[in-house]
Amino acid sequence: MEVIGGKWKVLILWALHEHPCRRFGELRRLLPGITEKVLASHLREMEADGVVHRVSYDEVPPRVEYALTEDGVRLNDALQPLAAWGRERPTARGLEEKAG
Amino acid sequence: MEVIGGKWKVLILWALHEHPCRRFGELRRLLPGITEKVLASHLREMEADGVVHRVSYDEVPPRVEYALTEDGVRLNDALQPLAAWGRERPTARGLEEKAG
DNA sequence: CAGCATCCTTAAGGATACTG
DNA sequence: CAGTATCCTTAAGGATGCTG
Repeated sequence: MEVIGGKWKVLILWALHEHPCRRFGELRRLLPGITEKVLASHLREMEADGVVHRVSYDEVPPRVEYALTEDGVRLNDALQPLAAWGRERPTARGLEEKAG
Repeated sequence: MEVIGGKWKVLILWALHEHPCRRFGELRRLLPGITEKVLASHLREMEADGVVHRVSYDEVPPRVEYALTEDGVRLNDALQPLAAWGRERPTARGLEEKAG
């Protein structure tokens, strides 16, 4: 739970799974509403947790790419049943209000 | 994620799965460190989310029993792959510090 | 472009006391 | 026994601005 505890962690995981080697700016655009700070800190935590692999190219302009590690891919897989559970539910409580 | 978002939600789910028809006091004892307020509010949210079923017996002394709904059981099942993932990991970051 | 520093808001969770 | 009420702490997340 700690590993996926952040507000955006599973979304990052998902985005990275859909397309490996995402760049920071791309990820930002993929996650409407996230701030650089939050994206950066989540990415760092996920790297420390061993689910995200970070590759920094020593160029100008700077380029950094992120991808899931094998463990990250496994985590994503392990999350699928949960995602399926959420998808098939008739949306209880006030959750749909936020979804719009 | 909203449904399992609370700090103790999955633990409650787990306790309820191990033994249906738990009582409030039992749950409290099963979850060392939880306060009445948090247990009560989590239970209420989980009831609103349709994963927990609450039965109140009109007796003296008061008796209330909690159990998982079918959807709650399915949620617990959907969480198993995630639990397995967490179990097989070599405990990255500082997670073991909290576990003691 | 990729990120860090700083400040601020807010809501989850905790402590304690009280009630039918 | 099974909660409710109130107050408080803390840390996640957000806004904004700056840097190599």
